[in-house]
Amino acid sequence: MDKINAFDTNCPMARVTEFLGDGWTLLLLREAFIGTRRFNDFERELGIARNILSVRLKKLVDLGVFVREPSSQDGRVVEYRLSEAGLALLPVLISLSQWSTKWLCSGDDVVRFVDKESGEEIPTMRVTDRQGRPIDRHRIRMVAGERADNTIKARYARAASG
Amino acid sequence: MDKINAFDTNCPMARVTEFLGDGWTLLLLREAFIGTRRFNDFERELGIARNILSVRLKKLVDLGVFVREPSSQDGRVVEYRLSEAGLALLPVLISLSQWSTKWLCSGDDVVRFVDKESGEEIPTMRVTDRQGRPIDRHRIRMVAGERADNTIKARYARAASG
DNA sequence: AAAAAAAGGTTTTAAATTAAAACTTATATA
DNA sequence: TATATAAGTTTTAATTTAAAACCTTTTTTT
Repeated sequence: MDKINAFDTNCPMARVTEFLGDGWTLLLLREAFIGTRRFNDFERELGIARNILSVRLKKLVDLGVFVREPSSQDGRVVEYRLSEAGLALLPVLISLSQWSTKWLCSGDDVVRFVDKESGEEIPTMRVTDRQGRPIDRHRIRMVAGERADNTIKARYARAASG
Repeated sequence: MDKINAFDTNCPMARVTEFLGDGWTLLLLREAFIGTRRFNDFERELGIARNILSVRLKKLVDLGVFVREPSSQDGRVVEYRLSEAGLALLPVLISLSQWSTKWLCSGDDVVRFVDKESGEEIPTMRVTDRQGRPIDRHRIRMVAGERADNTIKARYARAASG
């Protein structure tokens, strides 16, 4: 995989692909949200090879998504827990899960996100304006920001015209 | 990758990993949202190998995310465009991009989503209740749904107790 | 105190996936 | 008719992942 293209440098989607673009990271995140903390538990619950798990956890710690904490109770135990950044992925996990339920799992009620207090299910994630009003898909456009480098700007200019 | 675990069967996150769990699909989706339609354009913009691109596009079409449409103008041309399911991924793309911008790209304003009509930037995606009020992270819980199979239900029971 | 078990890894080898480049087929243009 | 363009496929090499066994440290059991 040798992404020659413009976006490598600082496109957030390219960065996130580097992060999520493998067959395990999303499942590790799911496990972490459920409450899994330990190496052997991740292995057992997912059936991931130990060497791969080792590399993935290192990467997630490096990226700041997980925090690695040796237990103070038991010197053998190490805990991997979600950092602030990791917890901030919840909207991503929920929108992904909702999308997948609808479009890949024919709407089957398999996993649900609920508000602990009210017991109500979290409604479908929607794109809204600042007042919280839903915005139609077709009204949304991706544009280059100020800190985009010239290749990215050129890329969007090309896309907008073409 | 041989996921022995419970979730293989019908967990939406496992299904979505099968879908997004590679180094190109997310970038293909980004390109499609920008407006890229053709085989050679995907190749050129991303630098993806043609054989891999071929396999990925087939998969995306099979999953119903892209639609493959031979051009009626020019018999050589084929267009790949986002289906309804594909367009429905916008909340996922936006929340991912916002997360990545904040946590992987130190907040740099590189890519922005805007409302074409008002010109305003789309605000940060949040998890809300039915009235549109933001819900705190810690109030959210993942639970097994009715259509979860027994292994998944057991998994959540274990997680809830442990 | 010694032996066994538990936890978190690493190492090694085989299998599968991805990359790069050249090749093929069909249609369109000069 | 000859050349160019578009969308793929094929082939071979390089990289990544999987599976199983092994290692090291710390705790528990006898």
